[in-house]
Amino acid sequence: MVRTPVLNVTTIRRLKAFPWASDQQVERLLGQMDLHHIEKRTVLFNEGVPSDSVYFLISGVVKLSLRSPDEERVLVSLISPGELFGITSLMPGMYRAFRSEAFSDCWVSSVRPDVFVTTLLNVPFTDFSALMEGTVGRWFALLYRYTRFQGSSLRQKLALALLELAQKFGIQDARGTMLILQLTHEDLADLVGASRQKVTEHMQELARQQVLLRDGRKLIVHPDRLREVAGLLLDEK
Amino acid sequence: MVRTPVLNVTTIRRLKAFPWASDQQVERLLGQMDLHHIEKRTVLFNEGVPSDSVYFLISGVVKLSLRSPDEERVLVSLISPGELFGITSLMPGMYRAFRSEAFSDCWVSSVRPDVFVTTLLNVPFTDFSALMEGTVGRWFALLYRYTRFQGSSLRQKLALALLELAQKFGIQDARGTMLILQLTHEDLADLVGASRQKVTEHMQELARQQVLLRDGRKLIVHPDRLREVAGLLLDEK
DNA sequence: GCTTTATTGTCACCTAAGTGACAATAAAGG
DNA sequence: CCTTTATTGTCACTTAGGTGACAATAAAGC
Repeated sequence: MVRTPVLNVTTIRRLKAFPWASDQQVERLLGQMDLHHIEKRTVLFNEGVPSDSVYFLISGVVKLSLRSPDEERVLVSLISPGELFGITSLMPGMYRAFRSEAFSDCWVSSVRPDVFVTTLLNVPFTDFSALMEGTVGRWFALLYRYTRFQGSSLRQKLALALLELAQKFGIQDARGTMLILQLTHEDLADLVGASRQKVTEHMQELARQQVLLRDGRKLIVHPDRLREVAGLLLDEK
Repeated sequence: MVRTPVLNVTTIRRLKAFPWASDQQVERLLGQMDLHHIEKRTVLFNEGVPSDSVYFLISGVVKLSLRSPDEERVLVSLISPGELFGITSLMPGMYRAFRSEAFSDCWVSSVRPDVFVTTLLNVPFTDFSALMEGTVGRWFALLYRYTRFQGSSLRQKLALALLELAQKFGIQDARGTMLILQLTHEDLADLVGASRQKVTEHMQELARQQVLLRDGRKLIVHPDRLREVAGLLLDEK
């Protein structure tokens, strides 16, 4: 038999969660949170689905993971009691980047992100989430790239890095997306954590396979083909 | 001769920055921002120094980087015009995690984080930054670990991962910090992106060198020695 | 235009880590 | 307590990528 935990201000304080919030705010938040018991190995959400709630872990351990190009699972993080997770829902229109599943039997509570923000910060959710996107959105994009680096070959890492660069520094060109940036192979090597020589070899290979081409020292890339090389699903990102 | 760019609402709109903010808010923010011209290769801030301003890139490219254990530089990200950076300053008491330097000649504007937040969101800075820490703080910790993985050996990655676990799941023990978590070598392998076999070998090696020890299936680690193995400076993290 | 310096290309060789295969333990389930 | 299943330990072999060394270009400075 499982005993339902008590979820009150004292519990929250003991877990050292929301230390800045007043008892009143915590009370109000608790009134809007529901409680679930999740058995070991149960999936809470999968990568790719819309982000519509914030989760709070009361007890147990939750695992965040990701499917790598070669079908392995990358373990991104283990969540401990008192932590919030599933916070992509604080940014507008985001999809879950990781799968979350119970690593052990857990008690989890969830709230709607707008309720969470308005209760704790007293600010319209749309304003808050727009600000989040403009500020920490980049951290998230970086985390996305780095987690996807795990278990990827140099070729795939290069494709991922070039995709990110194309999004930021790309302008449309008759031949593809041109990067308005003078990047040396050394820069690329530093970006993907590889040696300059191997980057040269792979860039040549990618050019031979028409994934990209060079115009002087400017790069023109083919985002679709890069996505393919990177092993991303066509709808991803 | 360098021509000083005009920094007004139109410029901000053209750069697609702060799209949610009203003209009025942007005006007010601009009144509080200063403008600097930064020559290529100039360092704006170094990793480890206190985070006390938010930066906004008007033109040029800024590079975020990091020193890896073997003295190489890891290129974390390239910032494009219209982006904010240096946003660790939005969380309380943070230090800069990356060095930022001008990748090309740049025009950069900076603001105090509290001014930034109160102007755009009309909420007390301490509340906002506490909420940030409690929510996206973990993203940042993950980004920290993953960027440090770059250019690290498996041994170093393991040390970094175990350090993070010790912080989250560690309880003090006469013999060190005990992880209250049943982790298999396979889990660790998934966490650091390595094979199970090599993790077994390295864990044995670390145990032999008294960096950690096993009590049944529980791990007891020595954070100081782990930090040393990971190649972190003693004051880091 | 010519010299200097930075970048790219190419190679042979080395090393860390991946892989498969299996034995030795330890934990879990009945 | 015994059987089954999960985890750890070990090893030989393979492989991706690192490394050093140098030639071939291309860009930058004068």
